[in-house]
Amino acid sequence: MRIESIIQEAVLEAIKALYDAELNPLQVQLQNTRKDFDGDVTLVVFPFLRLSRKSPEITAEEIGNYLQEHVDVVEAFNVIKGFLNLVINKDYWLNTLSEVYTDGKFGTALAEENSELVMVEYSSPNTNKPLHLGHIRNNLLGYSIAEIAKANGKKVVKTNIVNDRGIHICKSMYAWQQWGNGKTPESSGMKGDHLVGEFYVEFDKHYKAEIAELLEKGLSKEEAENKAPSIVAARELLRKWEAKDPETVELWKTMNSWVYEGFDVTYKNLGVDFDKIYYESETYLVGKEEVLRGLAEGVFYKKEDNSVWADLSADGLDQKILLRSDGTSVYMTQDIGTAKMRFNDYSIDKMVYVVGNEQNYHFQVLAILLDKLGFSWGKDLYHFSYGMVELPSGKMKSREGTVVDADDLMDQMTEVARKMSEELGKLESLSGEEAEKTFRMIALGALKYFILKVDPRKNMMFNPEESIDFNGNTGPFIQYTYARIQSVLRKAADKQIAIDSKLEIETVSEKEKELLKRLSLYPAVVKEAGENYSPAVIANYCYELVKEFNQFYHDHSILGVDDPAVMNFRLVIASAVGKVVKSGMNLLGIEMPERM
RNA sequence: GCCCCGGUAGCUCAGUUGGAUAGAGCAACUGCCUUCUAAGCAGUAGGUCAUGGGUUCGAAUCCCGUCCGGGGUACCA
Repeated sequence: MRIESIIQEAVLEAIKALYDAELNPLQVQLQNTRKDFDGDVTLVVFPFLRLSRKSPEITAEEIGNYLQEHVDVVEAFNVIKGFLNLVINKDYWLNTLSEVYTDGKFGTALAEENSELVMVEYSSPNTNKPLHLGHIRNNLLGYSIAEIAKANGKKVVKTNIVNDRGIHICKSMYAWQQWGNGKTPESSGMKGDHLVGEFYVEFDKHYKAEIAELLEKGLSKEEAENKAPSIVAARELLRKWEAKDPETVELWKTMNSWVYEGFDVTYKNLGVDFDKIYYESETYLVGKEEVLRGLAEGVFYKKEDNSVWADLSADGLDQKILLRSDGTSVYMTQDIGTAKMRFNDYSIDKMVYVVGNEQNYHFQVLAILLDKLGFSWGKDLYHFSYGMVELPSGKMKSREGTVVDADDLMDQMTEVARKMSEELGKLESLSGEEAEKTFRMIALGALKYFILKVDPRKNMMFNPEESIDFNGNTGPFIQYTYARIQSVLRKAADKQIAIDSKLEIETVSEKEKELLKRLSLYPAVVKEAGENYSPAVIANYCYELVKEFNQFYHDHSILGVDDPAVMNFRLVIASAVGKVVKSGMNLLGIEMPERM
């Protein structure tokens, strides 16, 4: 049982016994005792003054006496102003450590038959260009919150909605037809998604030139944008596609297949995966049907130009378009269709959409629309809204090529990891293949940790130069400490030193107790991360834990201790720290190397 | 205009349901490799928590105003 729960219960008892009052458990405010005071857990007594009608000091004294007398684990206490510092006895901390060491799944739960089913949608790429840094944040967050949900005992389905149709892909198709000369991934040696992305940029270049030309001829900006030959041709392709023109559909299939091959490589390198993939080309018609049903049922209305709308003014929002005047579907239409298909396929209890915060309004509307269409789960959808990734040079614009490409970034970071390792003379004992794997692990650890350690809701700054940092509060620092722990454990095994979970030790130093306290916090951290959908909570916890261990590690020798009980105790700490950190980093999708 | 989010050290970020003297890392400066991995450790310096008010025993945290930044805002996704 966690110390907070024990004390909380006891305080409720104490208040009843001393002041004959019933208390809401939430009024019991406990916190870690500050390092400069004696004690482990601190109770704030200010809220009780009304009940005791005594000074803070006397109230704290009375409660302290009661707790010391009635609670086994409370060994002593002291009072400073309105703060009651409780000293918890050694046995409690040793028992906790044993538990961490023995319990292979400490802090994480397994899904059971009746567990809640959570579906997490993330990634959701367009098929006209490769993945970039913004997608990386999305993918890492999506993967991580899915893993965290699992660790909290939820059943999880990871899903991806691929936006495989629409004007954007037609632009790439048109450019390929015009200027591609039959180029393929095989003939060019390019990754499929990069090749298609190149044509998307190519399209935009021509399109812009055409607009400029038309503007010179005296057309208005709007006219020019609508009458440029390229865009007209792309629209024609979209029309043909919707009319199922065989040649167009064939080209669409071919180019999309190139992109998927490329995406598969990127996903694999990034270490993310999906249980079920939906394609917009298969869901948008379902969405259209639903909108028409809503129209027939009078939930939506039609304007004179035949466009279909929802009136959300009763919900404090505006009018929202659902079908264009030409009958084609918009973004919202397909999301309605996808949602319907998903809830038909799975018995979903909670739907989580990992999508950037520029779409907050979209998901607010989607929830209301689904509700209006009679889907009971509509109101409960959760939009996991994360902030944008900014660069020192400003914003990323895919059309202008000012993006940080996902594949390039991973490769570059691997290069830096390799160079750094060589300079430091690390990993020389490993084979080329093993070393290569480790470089990749370190590079991705750095990238993932850098992105996941910040609060997902906030915009974050990504400086490519500074982010490739392997010192300080970084993934590699945590991996490094882990590798050293494994090294110590290997050496212990070599020396035939057995590790015993039974701890018989006279005294526990302050530093060691700090570590034990922090270890015992892990289950609460996993829970908090799950409730707040925040991988950052786990990242920062792991850093603190590892940092504290490092300090301990420098001040104390583990293997060079004469007293076997002390050596065993330290080995158990090292092993427990290793386990917890590995578990935590796993929830972030970060692998831990055995040596580095 | 209206709506949403943010502002903490030079930079990047933490900061527990309001609690004691606001914390890390980077960058700068100083020490420490005959001792389990120096991708490390110890130390110095760096703050009007954007700003003005309010709530109370107590505010970076809650409420209101102002300034600055980002996003959204009816036929892009």
